[in-house]
Amino acid sequence: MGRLTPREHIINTAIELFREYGYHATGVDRIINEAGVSKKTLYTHFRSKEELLIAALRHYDGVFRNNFMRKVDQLAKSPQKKLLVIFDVAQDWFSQNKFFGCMFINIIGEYSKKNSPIRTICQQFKQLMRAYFKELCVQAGVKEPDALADKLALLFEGAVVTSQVSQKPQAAKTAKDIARSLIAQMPG
Amino acid sequence: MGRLTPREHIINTAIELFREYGYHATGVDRIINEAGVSKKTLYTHFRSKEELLIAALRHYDGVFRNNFMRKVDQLAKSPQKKLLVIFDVAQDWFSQNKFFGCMFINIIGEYSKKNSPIRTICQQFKQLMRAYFKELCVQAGVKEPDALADKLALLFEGAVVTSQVSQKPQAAKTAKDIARSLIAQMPG
DNA sequence: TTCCAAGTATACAGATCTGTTTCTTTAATT
DNA sequence: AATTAAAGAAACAGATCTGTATACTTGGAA
Repeated sequence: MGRLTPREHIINTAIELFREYGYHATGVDRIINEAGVSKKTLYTHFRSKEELLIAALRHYDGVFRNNFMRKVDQLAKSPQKKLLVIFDVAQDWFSQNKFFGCMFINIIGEYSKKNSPIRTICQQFKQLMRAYFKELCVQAGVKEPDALADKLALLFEGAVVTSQVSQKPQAAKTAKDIARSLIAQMPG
Repeated sequence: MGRLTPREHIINTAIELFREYGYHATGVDRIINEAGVSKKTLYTHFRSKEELLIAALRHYDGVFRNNFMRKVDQLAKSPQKKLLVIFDVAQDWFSQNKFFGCMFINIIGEYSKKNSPIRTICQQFKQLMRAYFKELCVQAGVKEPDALADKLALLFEGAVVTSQVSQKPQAAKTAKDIARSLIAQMPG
């Protein structure tokens, strides 16, 4: 793979800033300064700041989930173990010095408007994470994969937010303990 | 109780707007228009917009927790039942037409700076909710109240965020199911 | 070498933001 | 009724925001 295109470079910088400071508090001037790019370049690649946000969210959606699934695969081989390992991967994430919670949750907190494309992207991200959890459930032979996927997704959200607010990555462990209880208690 | 003081009135308006649109997207002009108050009045009662946010967070903290605890008391008499009823109260909250998630979570998403007073207030709110859950655990005679309080608090966060993003209040029911499992599985 | 596309640098427009100031009006108290 | 504290109205200052326009530079391909 060669160098990043200007478009990708701007998107990466925007992701970094939006994650740390949010959307409204991050000015276009700061993005172009941090990216080392002229304002004209930004506006030839993106019609507006909001479209840059949309592109950033879409890109981050793919990057995050790919990374996440890859790490899960590295840490666990059997589907059964993967169901719990997702919380170990989460804990690694929470432990990064630049952890600011889930970008999609933070952005949706700034965009309450019901039918905005931004909301939709954030919702889709969560749906795709849940779909991934369900797939793991199916592969693990869980009787009611939808029910467990809902619970795992909720535990995951709870761990993210708890860790973000309390600044304690071990919230992931709490979620993992709960998940273990649920799985142990399952019929079959 | 008489009329609201201007200060209280401004705070209430600010809470309403900050909850729906967040902090940075809400201008001072909008706050004074919505409150029907002059700009001078706002700035005689609050040194800055940020200090208004702090006052709003502090006020909402008390109002929210009082309301929450009162509703729990209304819906359940025994401490054991209260441990599950918290999720029924949560579901009522999620079902309001003007539900925009937890204000403290949303605001913290806009204020990543580690030692800001705003972060502290949001953290304290979460700590106080957890302390309330622990108190319920103690009253219910739970063996390890701290452990269960951590789990209930995490489930609560997960329900809030899941409901906010998916727009489905029934996330509260998912959290309640998990809590029921945990309690049923407890020793003693 | 010439040409052209793409980027940089920078100034600018117009809107909006926070916060101040001035002047007027209202309402309660003495 | 006279006084005074507080609020309203509105202009203003200065900064910052998004987005555009202009002029200059550079690097690669014909």
